[in-house]
Amino acid sequence: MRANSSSSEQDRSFTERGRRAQIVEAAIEAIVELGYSRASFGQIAKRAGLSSTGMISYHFRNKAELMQQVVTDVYAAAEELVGARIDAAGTARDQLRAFIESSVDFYRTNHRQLRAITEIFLNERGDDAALPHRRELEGMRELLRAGQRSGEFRDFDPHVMAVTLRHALDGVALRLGVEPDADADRYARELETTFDLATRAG
Amino acid sequence: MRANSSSSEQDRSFTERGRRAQIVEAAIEAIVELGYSRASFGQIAKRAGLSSTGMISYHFRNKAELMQQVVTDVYAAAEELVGARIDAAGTARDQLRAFIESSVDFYRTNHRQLRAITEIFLNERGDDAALPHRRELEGMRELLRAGQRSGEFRDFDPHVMAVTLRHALDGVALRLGVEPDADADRYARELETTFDLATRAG
Amino acid sequence: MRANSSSSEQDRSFTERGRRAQIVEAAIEAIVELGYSRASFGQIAKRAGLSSTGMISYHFRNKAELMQQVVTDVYAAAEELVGARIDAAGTARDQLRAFIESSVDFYRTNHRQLRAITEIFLNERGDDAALPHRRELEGMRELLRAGQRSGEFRDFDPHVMAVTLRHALDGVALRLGVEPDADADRYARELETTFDLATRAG
Amino acid sequence: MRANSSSSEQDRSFTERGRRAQIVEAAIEAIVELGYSRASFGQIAKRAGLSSTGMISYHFRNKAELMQQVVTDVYAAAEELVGARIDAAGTARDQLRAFIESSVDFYRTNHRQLRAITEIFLNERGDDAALPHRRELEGMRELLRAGQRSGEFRDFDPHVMAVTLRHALDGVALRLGVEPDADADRYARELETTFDLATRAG
DNA sequence: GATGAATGAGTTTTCATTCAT
DNA sequence: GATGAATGAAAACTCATTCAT
Repeated sequence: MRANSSSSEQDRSFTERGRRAQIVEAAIEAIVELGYSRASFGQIAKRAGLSSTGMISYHFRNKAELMQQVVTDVYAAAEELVGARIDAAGTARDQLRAFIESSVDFYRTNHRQLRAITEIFLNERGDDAALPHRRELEGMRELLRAGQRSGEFRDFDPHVMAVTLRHALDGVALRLGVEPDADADRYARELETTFDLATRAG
Repeated sequence: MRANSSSSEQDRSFTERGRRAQIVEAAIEAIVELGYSRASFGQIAKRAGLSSTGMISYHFRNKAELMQQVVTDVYAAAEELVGARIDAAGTARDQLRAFIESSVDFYRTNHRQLRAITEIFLNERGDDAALPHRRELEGMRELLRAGQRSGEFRDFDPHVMAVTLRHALDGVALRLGVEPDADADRYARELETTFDLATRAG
Repeated sequence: MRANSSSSEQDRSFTERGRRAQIVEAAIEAIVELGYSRASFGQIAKRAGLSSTGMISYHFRNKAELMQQVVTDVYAAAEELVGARIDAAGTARDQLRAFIESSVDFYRTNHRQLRAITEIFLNERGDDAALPHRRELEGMRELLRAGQRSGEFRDFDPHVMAVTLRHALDGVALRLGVEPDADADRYARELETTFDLATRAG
Repeated sequence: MRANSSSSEQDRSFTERGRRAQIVEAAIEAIVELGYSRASFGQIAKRAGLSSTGMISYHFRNKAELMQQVVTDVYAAAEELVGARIDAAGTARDQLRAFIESSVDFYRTNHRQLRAITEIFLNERGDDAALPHRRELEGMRELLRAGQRSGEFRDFDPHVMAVTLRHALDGVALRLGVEPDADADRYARELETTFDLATRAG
């Protein structure tokens, strides 16, 4: 019998959720240290302090479900922080600034998580994995279009700008992992200025 | 004796280089279609029209060397095109524009190659793989600094801007693979405007 | 202390026997639906409405003991029905007819049970599992020999005839599982005629 | 790269066919000695003198294909012998006799093979595995119907008789495996008499 | 009695690499 | 140069069994 037979998050017990979270964290560690293709159940189990890979299969139906959970968890944490900051901002220009600033804030302590889901996106080809990513791009396009309608932003292509911003931010997260002494604030400030100049009207 | 024992490119015969190029092309196909973690020698051999994986081991010391060759080949082709266009440009501002334009030109027909080396960079952790990437960033920083010294560019952080541009361009390449009808020119134009606005002096 | 430590059937409590019967029934279901090799404790527990395979281990020393119990239970039920019908018959010829008829009667509602023990016999190689099977063959030989002594049956080899009848009946049970609309009476009538013709004296 | 990528039997090289036959033989050994559920690739490799289970996967796409090959090989050998003997017989009665006699002849040296495919039939639930079995039953029904049309056989149900004969013969094969000193001729003679008496017209 | 978590051995399968021909 | 066969390690996943609660 396995614990992963229940499908909904609420159905899971306290300890069960704890174990899953612990395994998700270990998966992130393994991906960041070794790369997706070498992040085997064996490596993940070792980092989770589990004595056998069977324990991972006990908590997750298969490897795809574990990877999906990594993506879900990281997105949930990011949206909680970033969403609140955007909602607190007034104009579209301030919202864009808040989005960049809070994203970099998130990466400051979570660049490993970002690195992990970047690798998962590239390797897990199913549409399920890419869904939150597409939803996020959609949200960014909407924010940019709203600013264009209100006259705050110039007449750029919202899709191209959203893609550009998304990947620029990914780049920051990647850099924060590679450069140990990187100053996150510096990245935030520069990106805010850059995209403010690139988007603002006349 | 095996073909991969010679270390330098010049030492290789014409047919030897042809075979290696053919395998490199097949490796790119496999990575793009299946993802790095599923791009096995078997899949690569199939795409190269070889009936045995032994042939790959004959031409490359090991899998890492093959992946290294993919990176080297793609960078060489890109630099040939992009370098010439930059050299032909006059001011730093024109050089930046030429860099973006020629990069997107390259991606138009080579986004699969870009996708492949992106996946390789993330998975091959050795410093060797990242070397050309670091060299390219260095070149971009230099171009930006030159524009600041000449007064064409405002006083941004060259490193952050280089990283931002690099990943924005990666995003374009990725998008050209994902969106079948994507208009490369549109991406090029928008990016040129965006980074022109973001970098130019007062 | 665990329930399976007591060796004799009498020692077990009422509820204990109920639980064991419930698990035995679930094991039969699992074997019939999935085949012996895929009838895991997990599948059996699911069909028994248990949320943990531990419960099965609690009631049975090991998997072999559970399978043994399946065989024992099915044989006990079959012998109860078939034995009574044979005892009620007079001549050897009538006994043979009664044996076939009551066997098919049993299969009509219990072909799943028969299918299960057929698979268990083939997979559990220990002598214990085959014991009731050997005892039954012995009984059939005795019935046939008695008919030969009384002059009702011709001079065939009782062992071969018993084996033939036994497997012919197994075939009927298997067919009743495979053919949804099979007519058990038809099988019974044909087999009675067939073995009557095959055994009767001149 | 794997040898099993070619689908047709003719495409395979001489040595490839030899290896496959050797593995099929080892699979039969393993199933007969251990039972289907314990006949793992490890056990089969050991009996085939292979140093790793990878070799089996190299020659067969998966376990199901190996088991299918066992069934195919055994049926092909049996049909070659039995088919020739039936064709050589004249009347339906002689054909039935020839069928039984040649089947037992085949079991004399091949009861292990029969035992193996019996277990495979019970465990591999896919229709593919059962196909040759259904084809054989169909042939037997046709033989019996022809005898009824010609007036040689009485008016029994051909389907029930075919099933009975098929399982009676399976029983012989099983017995020849269990009883080391069993006399195959005795089984053949008794079965011929039994089914002759059971089928012949008034 | 019952549950869920844990364990460790065992399963099939994939893979890079080597080597004889 | 090229092929196919072989090897052995490692992969994901399953399972019977044990045990604390």
